Order: sequence, then C-alpha cells, then structure tokens
Amino acid sequence: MTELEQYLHSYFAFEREDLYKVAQLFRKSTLKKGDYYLQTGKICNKLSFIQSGMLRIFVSQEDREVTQWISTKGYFVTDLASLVFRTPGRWNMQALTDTELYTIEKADYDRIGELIPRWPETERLFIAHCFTIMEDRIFNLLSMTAEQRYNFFFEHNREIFNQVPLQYLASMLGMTPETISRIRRKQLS
Amino acid sequence: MTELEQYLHSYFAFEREDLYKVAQLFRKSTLKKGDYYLQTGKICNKLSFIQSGMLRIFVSQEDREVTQWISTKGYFVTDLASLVFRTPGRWNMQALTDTELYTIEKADYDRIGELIPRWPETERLFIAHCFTIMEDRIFNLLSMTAEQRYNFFFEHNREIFNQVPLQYLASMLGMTPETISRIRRKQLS
DNA sequence: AAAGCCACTTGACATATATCAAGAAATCAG
DNA sequence: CTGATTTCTTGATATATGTCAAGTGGCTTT
Repeated sequence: MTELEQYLHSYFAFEREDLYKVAQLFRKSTLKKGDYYLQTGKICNKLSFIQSGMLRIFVSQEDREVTQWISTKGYFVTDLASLVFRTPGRWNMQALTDTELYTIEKADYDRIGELIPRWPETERLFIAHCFTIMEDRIFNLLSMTAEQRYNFFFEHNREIFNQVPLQYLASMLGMTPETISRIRRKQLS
Repeated sequence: MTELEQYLHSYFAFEREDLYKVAQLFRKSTLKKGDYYLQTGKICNKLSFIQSGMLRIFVSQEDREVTQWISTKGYFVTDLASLVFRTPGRWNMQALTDTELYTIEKADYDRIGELIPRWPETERLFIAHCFTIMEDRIFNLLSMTAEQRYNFFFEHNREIFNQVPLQYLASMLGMTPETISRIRRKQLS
C-alpha cells in the first residue's frame, strides 16, 4: 500500500482493490508556507488529504482574523458547503508551513460512487462523524471556561500544540494569546 | 399532500409519489410537556419531525444543565451519532411544551434507499447542510460577544424568542439569564 | 381572592478574560 | 553571525459577564 492508501484505509473500510482505485484519483501537490489552499468567495472544487504540514482555516474581519480550525497531517480539508452546494467559500485556508497534499478534484470525487458501490454509505458515515465532532465542539464552547477548553484541546491534540503560533491557537479556542500564555504559566506551578 | 408530506417536500426535492412512500413510514405521536424524547445513555432508534411544540436538547452536569439547542416546529430531531453509530446517546431531549411529532423508526429509515433511488444523494446533501449550520454556530461562538450572539439568534429565530424560558435560551447562547435580561433592557433605550 | 410557585429583573459585587503597552525571546533574512 | 521582524510573556488596567441575593410580577391552584 502507498502512504495515501494507508491513510484512506484508516478512514474508510475499503477493500485493498478499492483503495487502489480511489487513491488513483488523488494527485500529490505542495503548498509553500503562506500559500492559500482556498480563499473566501471562491468556489471550492477539490478535497485534499494532508500528508504533512498544516493549514489554518480562518475568516478575515475588519479588525481581526478569526481562526476556525487548524488542520494537520492526517486530516482531510475542503470547504464542504462550497464543494457540495457550489456556493462561494466562506473560509480562507492558508498553509502555516510547507505542506504536502493529496488532492482529488470535485469531478473525480463525484465519480467515486461509480467505482465503489458502498461509497454512499461510507461517505454518509464519514460526514455524520464530522457532524458529531462539531456538536462536541459547540458543547465545549458553551460549557467550558477558557482554561478548560485549553486543557481539553491540549489532551486531544498534543502533537500540534507546540507547532502552531499561539495567536492562532488562541483564536480557534475563543480566547486571546495573552490568556493562553497565562494559563500556561499557571500550570507550570 | 398531507401536512407531513408538505414538510418533507420543503426539505427534500422528492417526486410526489416518493413523498407519499416516505411519509407512510412516519407515525404520528405526542409528548406531554416534560416528557423525554430521549435520555443520555440510551441508544436512539428513531428520527422525528416536529409538527408542533418544542424540544430542548441538553446535558446534565453535576452542578448545572447545558442546553445545546432548542428544536421547534419544522425541525427534525434525533441523536445523529447514536442513530448512525449505535452509540449511547449523549443528549437529553425533553418536551418544553406539549409536542406533536412524526416519527420514523431506524429500521424503516434505513430502508428509504430501497424506496427512493436518489435517497443517498439527498441524505448526503441534508447532512452536509446540517454540518455547515454547525460550522456557522462555532464561528459565532468564537467571534461574537454575548450581545452579538443574542442579536444574531434573535434575527434568525424570532418566532421562538418569547416562548422559550430565558434560562434555556441563555444556556444555548453560552451566557446567563441575567446577561440576557440586561441586554434586553439596554436595547429598550 | 389568597397563597404559592415560577420566571424574570435588578442591583451590588466578584471574577474571568480582554486590552494595551512594554520588554524578552525566538525566528528569519541577508 | 547580526540586525530586523515576529511572536511570546508579563504587568497594569479595563470591561464583559458571572454570581448572589432580593424584589417584582404573572400564572396556577385551591
């Protein structure tokens, strides 16, 4: 199995043969640090798997940027609403570091069902899983203090914690960089 | 068309004949104020459409309850993660008022695809739509003040605003009832 | 009509977190 | 390696929001 096939395998319970067929539809590409994968207002025609590196998903407001999420090695990235409904993308997605991607174009993505009969069910499970992750995130934002959100995220995303600029981490957790800095100091003692 | 068919029609672009077939799978039922539709820890085997009334979706913590959402007339309700993955439900769902539902059992739900060839695609669009609503909600929680969240929700859900106990509204917006009360007073002047 | 129960409002005060500004540390470019 | 940016930390202070407690008013029950 190639590396991409292994990753696909970790998400989808495909037969080896199916894995190969789907993997064939992806093309490897790279982004330099600072390059945009997508920009607000453009329609998203692709879905990618992050092989290495990090992408920051954010919105630019008049006075500041709001980071929605940071995707790292092993995540899929796309603007789902734009990909599915052909609406203008709502997010900017920018490489925080040099990033290697495997990318499938929408036209090919839409044909996976022809290659793999079980695809609709597989995709359904995948999107439903993403949905429940969002539910949990909302619950955390509603019910936790800044420090609790920090700790929770730290527990669940140790690996990226010291690789992401603090200001972006802070924004995606709904707090300021100063607050994170103080939480860290407090937890040293 | 029956009322249920009209509602289904507003969500799904079905043929009239298909509407009828699907609508046949739903059974009308009612909940009295205070009755539970689901409870934390139980597996959810059904999906319902709210014909009238309101359900509150919440989690009980040691010291307080956190209201995740309030579903009203015209919403579908279920615990998606539990329905799809057969995991214990994470939410309580309780009727805030007497409530009329149209309910489909999981076994029937899973057979919709046999009745309607286009169902997988339709369901995919529906779940994707739900996903983007969650994305927006997270963005609002990350980027807005309490007052902005209140105003935003008010704009988008005028009809239920004066029917829901303040404490539940407050919780689902991530603030206290006192804060809502003060926002309201401020906005009178 | 009285009593009791809620839900809501209001005020006083507490606290978490934000803001602003300065300095320290890390990273980057030449 | 060195200076220039950028990012992080820290302190002082401000502000939004939470907490607690009391009071008001509206419903419901009898």
